Amino acid sequence: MGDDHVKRHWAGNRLLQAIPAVDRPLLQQSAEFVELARGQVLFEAGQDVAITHFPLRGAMAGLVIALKDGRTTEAASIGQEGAVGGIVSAGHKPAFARAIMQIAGPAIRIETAQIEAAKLRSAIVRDIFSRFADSLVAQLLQSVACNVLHPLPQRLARWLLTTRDRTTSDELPLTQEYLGQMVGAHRSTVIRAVRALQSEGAIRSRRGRLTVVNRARLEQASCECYRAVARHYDRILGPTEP
Amino acid sequence: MGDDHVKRHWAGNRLLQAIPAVDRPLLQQSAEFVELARGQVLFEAGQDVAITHFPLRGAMAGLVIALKDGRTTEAASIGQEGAVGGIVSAGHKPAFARAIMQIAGPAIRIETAQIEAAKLRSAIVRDIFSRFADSLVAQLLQSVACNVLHPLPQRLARWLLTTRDRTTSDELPLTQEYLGQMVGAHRSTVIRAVRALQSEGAIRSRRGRLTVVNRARLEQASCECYRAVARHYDRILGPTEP
DNA sequence: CGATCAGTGTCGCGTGGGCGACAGACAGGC
DNA sequence: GCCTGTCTGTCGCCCACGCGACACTGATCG
Repeated sequence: MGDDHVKRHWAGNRLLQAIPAVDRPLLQQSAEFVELARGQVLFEAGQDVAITHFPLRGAMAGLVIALKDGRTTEAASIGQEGAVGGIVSAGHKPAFARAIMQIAGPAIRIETAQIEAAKLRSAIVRDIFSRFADSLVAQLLQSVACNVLHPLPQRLARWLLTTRDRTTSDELPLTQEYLGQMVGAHRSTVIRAVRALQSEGAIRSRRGRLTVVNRARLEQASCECYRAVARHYDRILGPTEP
Repeated sequence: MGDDHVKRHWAGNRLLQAIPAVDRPLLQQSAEFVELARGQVLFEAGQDVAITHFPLRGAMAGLVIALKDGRTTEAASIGQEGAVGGIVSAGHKPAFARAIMQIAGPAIRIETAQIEAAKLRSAIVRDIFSRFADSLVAQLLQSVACNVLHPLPQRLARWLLTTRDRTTSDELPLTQEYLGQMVGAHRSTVIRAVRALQSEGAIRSRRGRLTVVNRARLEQASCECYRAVARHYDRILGPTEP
Protein backbone atom coordinates (compact mmCIF):
# COMPACT_ATOMS: atom_id res chain seq x y z
CA MET A 1 0.00 0.00 0.00
CA GLY A 2 1.17 3.56 0.57
CA ASP A 3 4.69 2.21 0.95
CA ASP A 4 7.31 4.72 1.89
CA HIS A 5 9.72 3.26 -0.64
CA VAL A 6 7.22 4.01 -3.35
CA LYS A 7 7.28 7.75 -2.90
CA ARG A 8 11.00 7.78 -2.46
CA HIS A 9 11.61 5.90 -5.71
CA TRP A 10 8.73 7.24 -7.77
CA ALA A 11 10.96 9.55 -9.79
CA GLY A 12 13.32 6.69 -10.58
CA ASN A 13 11.06 5.76 -13.47
CA ARG A 14 10.60 8.27 -16.22
CA LEU A 15 6.99 7.37 -16.93
CA LEU A 16 5.95 7.71 -13.32
CA GLN A 17 7.98 10.85 -12.98
CA ALA A 18 6.06 12.41 -15.84
CA ILE A 19 2.68 11.79 -14.27
CA PRO A 20 1.29 15.02 -12.88
CA ALA A 21 0.94 15.28 -9.12
CA VAL A 22 -2.85 15.47 -9.32
CA ASP A 23 -3.11 12.03 -10.84
CA ARG A 24 -0.64 10.29 -8.60
CA PRO A 25 -2.63 9.50 -5.45
CA LEU A 26 -4.73 6.74 -6.98
CA LEU A 27 -1.70 5.08 -8.51
CA GLN A 28 0.51 5.47 -5.48
CA GLN A 29 -2.13 3.90 -3.33
CA SER A 30 -1.99 0.60 -5.14
CA ALA A 31 1.73 0.84 -5.85
CA GLU A 32 4.36 -1.34 -4.29
CA PHE A 33 8.11 -1.23 -4.28
CA VAL A 34 9.74 -4.54 -5.19
CA GLU A 35 13.17 -5.95 -5.80
CA LEU A 36 13.20 -8.22 -8.82
CA ALA A 37 15.74 -10.96 -9.40
CA ARG A 38 17.28 -11.80 -12.71
CA GLY A 39 15.28 -14.44 -14.50
CA GLN A 40 12.13 -13.62 -12.61
CA VAL A 41 9.06 -13.95 -14.78
CA LEU A 42 6.65 -11.01 -14.61
CA PHE A 43 4.07 -12.76 -16.74
CA GLU A 44 3.90 -15.71 -19.07
CA ALA A 45 2.64 -15.68 -22.62
CA GLY A 46 -1.09 -16.30 -22.59
CA GLN A 47 -1.63 -14.94 -19.11
CA ASP A 48 -3.70 -11.93 -18.33
CA VAL A 49 -1.58 -9.06 -17.18
CA ALA A 50 -3.04 -7.81 -13.93
CA ILE A 51 0.10 -6.03 -12.76
CA THR A 52 2.23 -3.49 -14.58
CA HIS A 53 5.86 -3.11 -13.56
CA PHE A 54 7.86 0.10 -13.77
CA PRO A 55 11.57 -0.75 -13.65
CA LEU A 56 13.74 1.66 -11.68
CA ARG A 57 17.33 2.58 -12.38
CA GLY A 58 19.44 -0.45 -13.03
CA ALA A 59 16.65 -2.90 -13.66
CA MET A 60 15.73 -4.18 -17.09
CA ALA A 61 12.95 -6.42 -18.27
CA GLY A 62 12.59 -8.11 -21.63
CA LEU A 63 9.73 -9.32 -23.75
CA VAL A 64 10.77 -12.79 -24.75
CA ILE A 65 9.39 -15.02 -27.46
CA ALA A 66 9.81 -18.71 -26.76
CA LEU A 67 9.65 -21.26 -29.54
CA LYS A 68 8.45 -24.83 -29.25
CA ASP A 69 11.98 -26.15 -29.60
CA GLY A 70 12.99 -24.27 -26.47
CA ARG A 71 14.94 -21.49 -28.10
CA THR A 72 14.15 -17.97 -26.99
CA THR A 73 14.84 -14.43 -28.12
CA GLU A 74 14.33 -11.09 -26.59
CA ALA A 75 12.07 -9.07 -28.82
CA ALA A 76 12.11 -5.88 -26.79
CA SER A 77 13.62 -4.53 -23.61
CA ILE A 78 12.23 -2.13 -21.05
CA GLY A 79 14.07 -0.18 -18.39
CA GLN A 80 13.59 2.95 -16.35
CA GLU A 81 12.17 4.77 -19.37
CA GLY A 82 9.08 2.58 -19.56
CA ALA A 83 6.82 -0.08 -18.15
CA VAL A 84 5.91 -3.71 -18.70
CA GLY A 85 2.29 -4.70 -18.69
CA GLY A 86 -0.86 -3.60 -20.41
CA ILE A 87 0.93 -0.90 -22.31
CA VAL A 88 -0.24 -1.09 -25.85
CA SER A 89 -3.55 -2.78 -25.33
CA ALA A 90 -5.80 -1.46 -22.66
CA GLY A 91 -7.90 -3.84 -20.64
CA HIS A 92 -7.18 -7.43 -19.89
CA LYS A 93 -5.97 -9.41 -22.82
CA PRO A 94 -3.72 -12.43 -22.85
CA ALA A 95 -0.09 -11.40 -23.14
CA PHE A 96 1.59 -12.54 -26.31
CA ALA A 97 5.12 -12.73 -24.97
CA ARG A 98 6.75 -13.66 -21.74
CA ALA A 99 8.09 -10.80 -19.65
CA ILE A 100 11.22 -11.63 -17.75
CA MET A 101 13.79 -9.72 -15.74
CA GLN A 102 17.01 -9.61 -17.72
CA ILE A 103 18.91 -7.52 -15.25
CA ALA A 104 17.94 -7.58 -11.61
CA GLY A 105 16.87 -4.43 -9.88
CA PRO A 106 14.09 -2.50 -8.19
CA ALA A 107 10.70 -1.71 -9.67
CA ILE A 108 7.36 -0.28 -8.76
CA ARG A 109 4.34 -2.43 -9.41
CA ILE A 110 0.87 -1.08 -9.95
CA GLU A 111 -2.36 -2.84 -10.78
CA THR A 112 -3.07 -2.52 -14.46
CA ALA A 113 -6.68 -1.67 -13.70
CA GLN A 114 -5.59 1.38 -11.72
CA ILE A 115 -3.54 2.59 -14.61
CA GLU A 116 -6.48 2.17 -16.92
CA ALA A 117 -8.60 4.18 -14.54
CA ALA A 118 -6.00 6.93 -14.42
CA LYS A 119 -5.83 6.97 -18.22
CA LEU A 120 -9.57 7.49 -18.40
CA ARG A 121 -9.41 10.39 -16.02
CA SER A 122 -6.35 12.23 -17.25
CA ALA A 123 -5.40 13.20 -20.77
CA ILE A 124 -1.80 13.66 -19.72
CA VAL A 125 -1.57 10.14 -18.35
CA ARG A 126 -3.04 8.83 -21.58
CA ASP A 127 -0.50 10.81 -23.52
CA ILE A 128 2.42 9.56 -21.44
CA PHE A 129 1.55 5.93 -21.95
CA SER A 130 0.68 6.40 -25.57
CA ARG A 131 4.08 7.94 -26.15
CA PHE A 132 5.83 5.04 -24.57
CA ALA A 133 3.76 2.56 -26.55
CA ASP A 134 4.78 4.38 -29.70
CA SER A 135 8.45 4.14 -28.76
CA LEU A 136 8.13 0.48 -27.95
CA VAL A 137 6.65 -0.20 -31.35
CA ALA A 138 9.46 1.75 -32.98
CA GLN A 139 11.93 -0.47 -31.19
CA LEU A 140 10.12 -3.53 -32.48
CA LEU A 141 9.86 -2.31 -36.05
CA GLN A 142 13.55 -1.59 -36.21
CA SER A 143 14.44 -4.91 -34.62
CA VAL A 144 12.51 -6.82 -37.23
CA ALA A 145 14.58 -5.19 -39.94
CA CYS A 146 17.81 -5.32 -38.00
CA ASN A 147 17.54 -9.03 -37.30
CA VAL A 148 17.15 -9.85 -40.93
CA LEU A 149 19.63 -7.41 -42.46
CA HIS A 150 22.51 -6.96 -40.06
CA PRO A 151 25.25 -9.38 -39.08
CA LEU A 152 25.59 -10.44 -35.51
CA PRO A 153 28.52 -8.29 -34.37
CA GLN A 154 26.66 -5.11 -35.20
CA ARG A 155 23.48 -6.36 -33.61
CA LEU A 156 25.35 -7.32 -30.49
CA ALA A 157 26.85 -3.86 -30.19
CA ARG A 158 23.40 -2.44 -30.63
CA TRP A 159 22.04 -4.66 -27.90
CA LEU A 160 24.73 -3.60 -25.48
CA LEU A 161 24.11 0.06 -26.18
CA THR A 162 20.37 -0.18 -25.66
CA THR A 163 20.86 -2.21 -22.51
CA ARG A 164 23.24 0.41 -21.22
CA ASP A 165 20.57 3.03 -21.89
CA ARG A 166 17.85 1.02 -20.21
CA THR A 167 19.84 0.36 -17.09
CA THR A 168 21.77 3.65 -17.12
CA SER A 169 24.81 1.68 -16.09
CA ASP A 170 28.04 0.67 -17.80
CA GLU A 171 28.25 -2.55 -15.82
CA LEU A 172 26.09 -5.28 -17.24
CA PRO A 173 25.94 -8.38 -15.09
CA LEU A 174 25.32 -11.14 -17.59
CA THR A 175 26.99 -14.21 -18.94
CA GLN A 176 27.77 -14.64 -22.58
CA GLU A 177 25.55 -17.66 -22.77
CA TYR A 178 22.69 -15.47 -21.64
CA LEU A 179 23.75 -12.79 -24.06
CA GLY A 180 23.50 -15.34 -26.83
CA GLN A 181 19.91 -16.13 -25.96
CA MET A 182 19.08 -12.44 -26.07
CA VAL A 183 20.37 -11.78 -29.53
CA GLY A 184 19.39 -15.22 -30.79
CA ALA A 185 22.88 -16.43 -31.54
CA HIS A 186 25.07 -19.33 -30.64
CA ARG A 187 27.44 -18.90 -27.73
CA SER A 188 30.54 -19.40 -29.80
CA THR A 189 29.40 -16.74 -32.22
CA VAL A 190 28.76 -14.33 -29.38
CA ILE A 191 32.24 -14.89 -28.02
CA ARG A 192 33.87 -14.06 -31.31
CA ALA A 193 31.92 -10.81 -31.47
CA VAL A 194 32.64 -9.97 -27.84
CA ARG A 195 36.33 -10.56 -28.33
CA ALA A 196 36.32 -8.33 -31.38
CA LEU A 197 34.65 -5.53 -29.47
CA GLN A 198 37.06 -6.04 -26.64
CA SER A 199 40.11 -5.80 -28.84
CA GLU A 200 38.72 -2.57 -30.26
CA GLY A 201 38.63 -1.27 -26.72
CA ALA A 202 34.87 -0.78 -26.70
CA ILE A 203 34.01 -3.17 -23.91
CA ARG A 204 35.65 -5.36 -21.31
CA SER A 205 34.40 -8.80 -20.48
CA ARG A 206 34.96 -10.59 -17.23
CA ARG A 207 33.31 -13.63 -15.79
CA GLY A 208 29.60 -12.92 -15.67
CA ARG A 209 30.12 -9.21 -16.11
CA LEU A 210 30.44 -7.00 -19.10
CA THR A 211 31.61 -3.42 -18.96
CA VAL A 212 31.18 -0.69 -21.53
CA VAL A 213 34.46 1.20 -21.48
CA ASN A 214 34.12 3.28 -24.63
CA ARG A 215 30.66 4.15 -25.64
CA ALA A 216 31.69 5.93 -28.83
CA ARG A 217 33.61 2.92 -30.11
CA LEU A 218 30.68 0.69 -29.32
CA GLU A 219 28.37 2.94 -31.24
CA GLN A 220 30.75 2.83 -34.15
CA ALA A 221 30.64 -0.94 -34.14
CA SER A 222 26.86 -0.99 -34.00
CA CYS A 223 24.49 -0.76 -36.92
CA GLU A 224 22.44 2.34 -37.60
CA CYS A 225 19.49 0.75 -35.82
CA TYR A 226 20.65 1.85 -32.42
CA ARG A 227 20.74 5.50 -33.37
CA ALA A 228 17.48 5.32 -35.26
CA VAL A 229 15.57 3.97 -32.28
CA ALA A 230 17.38 6.14 -29.73
CA ARG A 231 16.53 9.23 -31.71
CA HIS A 232 12.87 8.26 -31.80
CA TYR A 233 12.88 7.65 -28.07
CA ASP A 234 14.39 11.07 -27.49
CA ARG A 235 11.92 12.70 -29.78
CA ILE A 236 8.88 11.01 -28.32
CA LEU A 237 9.79 10.66 -24.67
CA GLY A 238 12.15 13.60 -24.34
CA PRO A 239 15.94 13.44 -24.26
CA THR A 240 17.75 11.20 -21.84
CA GLU A 241 20.71 12.20 -19.74
CA PRO A 242 23.62 9.85 -20.42
CA MET B 1 -17.46 13.69 -47.67
CA GLY B 2 -20.53 11.52 -47.16
CA ASP B 3 -19.46 9.47 -50.16
CA ASP B 4 -21.83 6.77 -51.25
CA HIS B 5 -18.97 4.38 -51.76
CA VAL B 6 -18.06 4.79 -48.14
CA LYS B 7 -21.28 3.37 -46.76
CA ARG B 8 -21.31 0.62 -49.31
CA HIS B 9 -17.80 -0.54 -48.45
CA TRP B 10 -17.78 0.23 -44.74
CA ALA B 11 -18.20 -3.41 -43.75
CA GLY B 12 -15.30 -4.43 -45.98
CA ASN B 13 -12.95 -3.56 -43.17
CA ARG B 14 -13.26 -5.50 -39.96
CA LEU B 15 -12.36 -2.62 -37.71
CA LEU B 16 -14.92 -0.29 -39.23
CA GLN B 17 -17.46 -3.06 -39.28
CA ALA B 18 -17.07 -3.50 -35.53
CA ILE B 19 -17.76 0.13 -34.75
CA PRO B 20 -21.24 0.49 -33.34
CA ALA B 21 -23.77 2.38 -35.44
CA VAL B 22 -24.04 5.17 -32.88
CA ASP B 23 -20.42 6.14 -33.30
CA ARG B 24 -20.28 5.93 -37.05
CA PRO B 25 -21.71 9.25 -38.24
CA LEU B 26 -18.75 11.37 -37.20
CA LEU B 27 -16.30 9.00 -38.84
CA GLN B 28 -18.34 8.46 -41.97
CA GLN B 29 -18.58 12.16 -42.45
CA SER B 30 -14.87 12.64 -42.88
CA ALA B 31 -14.40 9.27 -44.58
CA GLU B 32 -13.44 8.83 -48.20
CA PHE B 33 -13.28 5.84 -50.46
CA VAL B 34 -10.00 5.54 -52.36
CA GLU B 35 -8.29 3.14 -54.71
CA LEU B 36 -4.65 2.71 -53.81
CA ALA B 37 -1.98 1.58 -56.25
CA ARG B 38 0.81 -0.76 -55.43
CA GLY B 39 3.86 1.08 -54.23
CA GLN B 40 1.85 4.10 -53.16
CA VAL B 41 3.25 5.65 -50.01
CA LEU B 42 0.68 6.39 -47.31
CA PHE B 43 3.19 8.19 -45.15
CA GLU B 44 6.92 8.51 -44.87
CA ALA B 45 9.00 7.88 -41.78
CA GLY B 46 9.23 11.09 -39.80
CA GLN B 47 5.98 12.53 -41.11
CA ASP B 48 2.98 13.25 -38.98
CA VAL B 49 0.16 10.89 -39.71
CA ALA B 50 -2.91 12.99 -40.34
CA ILE B 51 -4.82 10.31 -42.22
CA THR B 52 -5.58 6.74 -41.20
CA HIS B 53 -6.24 4.19 -43.93
CA PHE B 54 -8.51 1.18 -43.56
CA PRO B 55 -7.69 -1.33 -46.31
CA LEU B 56 -10.65 -3.16 -47.82
CA ARG B 57 -10.73 -6.68 -49.16
CA GLY B 58 -7.78 -7.38 -51.40
CA ALA B 59 -5.64 -4.44 -50.39
CA MET B 60 -2.61 -4.73 -48.19
CA ALA B 61 -0.29 -2.14 -46.73
CA GLY B 62 3.08 -2.68 -45.11
CA LEU B 63 5.15 -0.88 -42.54
CA VAL B 64 8.57 -0.70 -44.09
CA ILE B 65 11.90 0.09 -42.50
CA ALA B 66 14.42 1.61 -44.89
CA LEU B 67 18.12 1.53 -44.15
CA LYS B 68 20.65 4.10 -45.21
CA ASP B 69 22.16 1.72 -47.75
CA GLY B 70 18.83 1.54 -49.56
CA ARG B 71 17.76 -1.88 -48.44
CA THR B 72 14.25 -2.22 -47.07
CA THR B 73 12.20 -4.75 -45.15
CA GLU B 74 8.59 -5.05 -44.32
CA ALA B 75 8.23 -5.13 -40.56
CA ALA B 76 4.46 -5.58 -40.47
CA SER B 77 1.54 -5.88 -42.85
CA ILE B 78 -2.00 -4.62 -42.55
CA GLY B 79 -5.06 -5.69 -44.51
CA GLN B 80 -8.81 -5.69 -44.13
CA GLU B 81 -8.47 -6.70 -40.47
CA GLY B 82 -6.85 -3.44 -39.45
CA ALA B 83 -5.76 0.08 -40.18
CA VAL B 84 -2.63 2.06 -40.92
CA GLY B 85 -2.08 5.32 -39.15
CA GLY B 86 -2.08 6.56 -35.61
CA ILE B 87 -2.94 3.16 -34.25
CA VAL B 88 -0.69 2.54 -31.34
CA SER B 89 0.10 6.09 -30.41
CA ALA B 90 -2.72 8.53 -30.15
CA GLY B 91 -2.22 12.08 -31.25
CA HIS B 92 0.21 13.39 -33.80
CA LYS B 93 3.64 11.95 -33.56
CA PRO B 94 6.18 11.42 -36.28
CA ALA B 95 5.77 8.00 -37.84
CA PHE B 96 8.72 5.72 -37.35
CA ALA B 97 8.28 3.61 -40.45
CA ARG B 98 7.15 4.20 -43.98
CA ALA B 99 3.69 2.89 -44.85
CA ILE B 100 3.39 1.64 -48.37
CA MET B 101 0.81 -0.28 -50.38
CA GLN B 102 2.15 -3.75 -51.03
CA ILE B 103 -0.89 -4.99 -52.84
CA ALA B 104 -3.14 -2.56 -54.63
CA GLY B 105 -6.77 -2.24 -53.66
CA PRO B 106 -9.49 -0.10 -52.17
CA ALA B 107 -9.44 1.55 -48.79
CA ILE B 108 -11.34 4.00 -46.66
CA ARG B 109 -9.43 6.98 -45.36
CA ILE B 110 -10.39 8.90 -42.26
CA GLU B 111 -8.72 11.80 -40.54
CA THR B 112 -6.75 10.55 -37.59
CA ALA B 113 -8.12 13.38 -35.47
CA GLN B 114 -11.67 12.14 -36.04
CA ILE B 115 -10.71 8.71 -34.89
CA GLU B 116 -9.14 10.15 -31.79
CA ALA B 117 -12.33 12.05 -31.11
CA ALA B 118 -14.39 8.90 -31.53
CA LYS B 119 -12.09 7.06 -29.16
CA LEU B 120 -12.64 9.69 -26.51
CA ARG B 121 -16.35 9.43 -26.84
CA SER B 122 -16.86 5.68 -27.10
CA ALA B 123 -15.40 2.94 -24.96
CA ILE B 124 -16.17 0.39 -27.64
CA VAL B 125 -14.23 2.30 -30.25
CA ARG B 126 -11.32 2.56 -27.84
CA ASP B 127 -11.51 -1.15 -27.27
CA ILE B 128 -11.61 -1.98 -30.97
CA PHE B 129 -8.49 -0.01 -31.76
CA SER B 130 -6.70 -1.16 -28.68
CA ARG B 131 -7.34 -4.76 -29.70
CA PHE B 132 -5.91 -4.20 -33.11
CA ALA B 133 -2.88 -2.43 -31.67
CA ASP B 134 -2.32 -5.41 -29.44
CA SER B 135 -2.46 -7.77 -32.40
CA LEU B 136 -0.10 -5.63 -34.40
CA VAL B 137 2.42 -5.71 -31.60
CA ALA B 138 2.07 -9.48 -31.38
CA GLN B 139 2.88 -9.69 -35.07
CA LEU B 140 5.97 -7.57 -34.51
CA LEU B 141 7.17 -9.49 -31.48
CA GLN B 142 6.94 -12.76 -33.31
CA SER B 143 8.64 -11.36 -36.39
CA VAL B 144 11.62 -10.22 -34.38
CA ALA B 145 12.14 -13.76 -33.15
CA CYS B 146 11.25 -15.37 -36.46
CA ASN B 147 13.72 -13.30 -38.43
CA VAL B 148 16.58 -14.29 -36.22
CA LEU B 149 15.76 -17.95 -35.64
CA HIS B 150 14.11 -19.32 -38.76
CA PRO B 151 15.58 -20.03 -42.16
CA LEU B 152 14.26 -18.23 -45.17
CA PRO B 153 12.05 -20.93 -46.73
CA GLN B 154 9.94 -21.17 -43.59
CA ARG B 155 9.75 -17.41 -43.25
CA LEU B 156 8.71 -17.08 -46.85
CA ALA B 157 5.90 -19.56 -46.40
CA ARG B 158 4.82 -17.63 -43.35
CA TRP B 159 4.82 -14.40 -45.29
CA LEU B 160 2.68 -15.87 -48.03
CA LEU B 161 0.19 -17.22 -45.54
CA THR B 162 -0.19 -13.95 -43.69
CA THR B 163 -0.49 -12.06 -46.94
CA ARG B 164 -3.19 -14.43 -48.04
CA ASP B 165 -5.02 -13.74 -44.80
CA ARG B 166 -4.64 -9.99 -45.12
CA THR B 167 -5.91 -9.86 -48.65
CA THR B 168 -8.36 -12.76 -48.34
CA SER B 169 -7.22 -13.86 -51.76
CA ASP B 170 -5.19 -16.76 -53.09
CA GLU B 171 -3.86 -14.69 -55.96
CA LEU B 172 -0.97 -12.50 -54.96
CA PRO B 173 0.15 -10.10 -57.66
CA LEU B 174 3.82 -9.60 -56.89
CA THR B 175 7.17 -10.24 -58.44
CA GLN B 176 9.80 -12.34 -56.77
CA GLU B 177 12.15 -9.42 -56.65
CA TYR B 178 9.55 -7.56 -54.64
CA LEU B 179 9.00 -10.63 -52.50
CA GLY B 180 12.68 -10.61 -51.72
CA GLN B 181 12.55 -7.07 -50.43
CA MET B 182 9.64 -8.00 -48.19
CA VAL B 183 11.34 -10.86 -46.44
CA GLY B 184 14.75 -9.23 -46.60
CA ALA B 185 16.39 -11.83 -48.78
CA HIS B 186 18.28 -11.92 -52.04
CA ARG B 187 16.31 -12.63 -55.18
CA SER B 188 18.16 -15.81 -55.99
CA THR B 189 17.47 -17.13 -52.51
CA VAL B 190 13.80 -16.35 -52.85
CA ILE B 191 13.61 -18.19 -56.12
CA ARG B 192 15.09 -21.35 -54.62
CA ALA B 193 12.50 -21.25 -51.87
CA VAL B 194 9.65 -20.52 -54.25
CA ARG B 195 10.66 -23.38 -56.47
CA ALA B 196 10.77 -25.71 -53.48
CA LEU B 197 7.27 -24.68 -52.42
CA GLN B 198 6.10 -25.06 -55.98
CA SER B 199 7.45 -28.59 -56.33
CA GLU B 200 5.67 -29.48 -53.08
CA GLY B 201 2.49 -28.33 -54.73
CA ALA B 202 1.85 -25.58 -52.20
CA ILE B 203 1.96 -22.64 -54.58
CA ARG B 204 2.21 -21.81 -58.24
CA SER B 205 4.31 -19.03 -59.59
CA ARG B 206 3.77 -17.24 -62.82
CA ARG B 207 5.17 -14.02 -64.13
CA GLY B 208 4.34 -11.34 -61.58
CA ARG B 209 1.70 -13.48 -59.95
CA LEU B 210 1.81 -16.03 -57.21
CA THR B 211 -1.02 -18.39 -56.39
CA VAL B 212 -1.63 -20.35 -53.24
CA VAL B 213 -2.95 -23.70 -54.41
CA ASN B 214 -2.66 -25.73 -51.25
CA ARG B 215 -2.96 -23.84 -48.06
CA ALA B 216 -2.34 -26.83 -45.82
CA ARG B 217 0.95 -27.66 -47.53
CA LEU B 218 2.04 -24.07 -47.25
CA GLU B 219 1.28 -24.07 -43.57
CA GLN B 220 3.30 -27.22 -43.20
CA ALA B 221 6.26 -25.55 -44.85
CA SER B 222 5.98 -22.50 -42.63
CA CYS B 223 7.43 -22.05 -39.18
CA GLU B 224 5.28 -22.03 -36.09
CA CYS B 225 5.26 -18.24 -36.15
CA TYR B 226 2.37 -18.06 -38.56
CA ARG B 227 0.09 -20.10 -36.34
CA ALA B 228 1.18 -18.31 -33.20
CA VAL B 229 0.29 -14.90 -34.57
CA ALA B 230 -2.86 -16.08 -36.35
CA ARG B 231 -4.14 -17.61 -33.13
CA HIS B 232 -3.55 -14.37 -31.28
CA TYR B 233 -5.36 -12.41 -33.97
CA ASP B 234 -8.31 -14.77 -33.73
CA ARG B 235 -8.34 -14.55 -29.99
CA ILE B 236 -8.12 -10.78 -29.84
CA LEU B 237 -10.03 -9.71 -32.92
CA GLY B 238 -12.41 -12.65 -33.25
CA PRO B 239 -12.06 -15.54 -35.69
CA THR B 240 -11.68 -14.94 -39.40
CA GLU B 241 -13.54 -16.68 -42.12
CA PRO B 242 -11.14 -18.33 -44.58
C1' DC C 1 6.91 -8.37 -86.30
C1' DG C 2 11.23 -7.70 -84.30
C1' DA C 3 12.93 -4.72 -80.32
C1' DT C 4 13.06 -3.84 -75.69
C1' DC C 5 12.38 -4.66 -71.09
C1' DA C 6 10.76 -6.74 -66.96
C1' DG C 7 10.64 -10.84 -64.75
C1' DT C 8 12.24 -15.73 -64.05
C1' DG C 9 15.67 -19.25 -63.60
C1' DT C 10 20.65 -21.31 -63.06
C1' DC C 11 25.13 -21.56 -61.26
C1' DG C 12 29.34 -20.98 -58.40
C1' DC C 13 31.94 -18.60 -55.08
C1' DG C 14 32.63 -16.81 -50.57
C1' DT C 15 31.33 -16.21 -45.86
C1' DG C 16 28.66 -15.67 -41.67
C1' DG C 17 27.25 -18.25 -38.32
C1' DG C 18 24.98 -22.64 -36.32
C1' DC C 19 26.55 -26.58 -33.88
C1' DG C 20 29.27 -29.63 -31.12
C1' DA C 21 33.61 -30.96 -28.70
C1' DC C 22 36.98 -29.94 -25.75
C1' DA C 23 40.24 -27.21 -23.02
C1' DG C 24 41.28 -23.81 -19.73
C1' DA C 25 40.11 -20.14 -16.03
C1' DC C 26 37.64 -18.63 -11.94
C1' DA C 27 34.36 -19.23 -8.32
C1' DG C 28 32.48 -21.19 -3.91
C1' DG C 29 31.96 -25.38 -0.71
C1' DC C 30 34.10 -29.11 1.73
C1' DG D 1 44.15 -27.41 0.17
C1' DC D 2 41.00 -30.06 -3.49
C1' DC D 3 36.61 -30.63 -5.94
C1' DT D 4 32.86 -29.40 -8.58
C1' DG D 5 30.33 -26.46 -11.22
C1' DT D 6 29.99 -22.35 -13.95
C1' DC D 7 31.75 -19.43 -17.28
C1' DT D 8 35.08 -18.26 -20.97
C1' DG D 9 37.77 -19.34 -24.98
C1' DT D 10 39.31 -22.17 -29.28
C1' DC D 11 38.69 -24.93 -33.16
C1' DG D 12 36.71 -27.27 -37.26
C1' DC D 13 32.81 -28.76 -39.98
C1' DC D 14 29.17 -27.61 -42.73
C1' DC D 15 25.27 -25.32 -44.53
C1' DA D 16 22.33 -21.26 -45.59
C1' DC D 17 22.41 -17.51 -47.94
C1' DG D 18 24.41 -13.09 -49.88
C1' DC D 19 26.14 -11.64 -54.18
C1' DG D 20 27.18 -11.23 -58.94
C1' DA D 21 27.10 -13.08 -63.77
C1' DC D 22 24.59 -14.72 -67.34
C1' DA D 23 20.83 -17.02 -70.05
C1' DC D 24 16.01 -17.57 -70.97
C1' DT D 25 11.02 -16.17 -71.56
C1' DG D 26 6.90 -13.73 -71.69
C1' DA D 27 4.82 -9.19 -72.28
C1' DT D 28 4.31 -4.61 -74.52
C1' DC D 29 5.02 -1.22 -78.17
C1' DG D 30 6.69 0.99 -82.02
